[in-house]
Amino acid sequence: MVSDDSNLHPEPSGKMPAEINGLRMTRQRWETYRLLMTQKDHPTANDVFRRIQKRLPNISLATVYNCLEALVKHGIVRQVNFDREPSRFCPNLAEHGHFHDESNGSIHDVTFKPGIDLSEVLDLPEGTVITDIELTLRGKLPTTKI
Amino acid sequence: MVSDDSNLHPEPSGKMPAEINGLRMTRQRWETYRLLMTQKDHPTANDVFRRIQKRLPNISLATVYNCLEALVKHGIVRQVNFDREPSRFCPNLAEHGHFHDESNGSIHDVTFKPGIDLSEVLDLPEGTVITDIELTLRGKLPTTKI
DNA sequence: CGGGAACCTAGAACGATTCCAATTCCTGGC
DNA sequence: GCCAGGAATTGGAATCGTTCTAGGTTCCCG
Repeated sequence: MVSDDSNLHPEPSGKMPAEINGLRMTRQRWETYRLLMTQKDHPTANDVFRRIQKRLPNISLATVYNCLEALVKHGIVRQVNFDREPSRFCPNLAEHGHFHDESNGSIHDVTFKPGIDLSEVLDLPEGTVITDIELTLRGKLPTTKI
Repeated sequence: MVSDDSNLHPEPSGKMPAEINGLRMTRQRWETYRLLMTQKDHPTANDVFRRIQKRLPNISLATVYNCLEALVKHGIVRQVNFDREPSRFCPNLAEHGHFHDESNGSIHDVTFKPGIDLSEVLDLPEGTVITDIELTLRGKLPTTKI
């Protein structure tokens, strides 16, 4: 039996599934998804647009925005914002933050130490419902990985 | 002797100081600062612009942006971004996050429980330098405070 | 196979922010 | 106090990521 997880993250090199997570797949959505799964460097919509043209020369920027929005809305990818910079997109759905290395502009996922529940270290009134957490760090990694 | 703190946060109802935190005060900067200190509801640049016109009818939006940028650059106020919404400004310099109440659009400061150091719960390589942390929550507060 | 809905596309529109050139304001030295 | 030079302010134009719109295409289901 196919697990929910394999439904959510089908092999991006395989055949296009009829849908992912309730979102009907189209050629454009599938290529957008594939690209994000393959190139996890947090590309912007424009990055996606430029890169995807190798496979879909006629795709429009508006479609890339539409596809990204659809994928985000269905919880297939995440949209990440740094200040007022262009939004970036990330296929890592696990709870994590983002570290912006100022020495080279690269972005890295940051996870919490095991056993840490972020909502437990915050001073919030009892009964608060958290639907989304966004954590952004800025600084320098020790020796910039090559 | 005047402490650094009183220099950093002069009484917004008092006389305009020559400078704050190394930033030379001007009428426009002072009124911008006063407004943020008085109305801590995280206004946008446009909010500041509209509200400040009661005191400075001839101020321009560009000046508001300039003043806010100067105040931010000198560490006098903080700039806070939610997704791609207009930037908001906040005079609370203590380490804190922001909770965006989706039921009414209001924004509340969120502090960490005492003794918690956020950088200690994160899984970062040894030697990482963190220059800035931004934490944004979204959800609903239990009973919306009146 | 036909009709309606969902999608895609290109280009116009939008909105927050920044840039620009011209004017005004300060400040320090006389 | 007065003047020159630099800093700030101003209004409007420009920028740029994103969204909207209108028309054409594709897909699905009967």
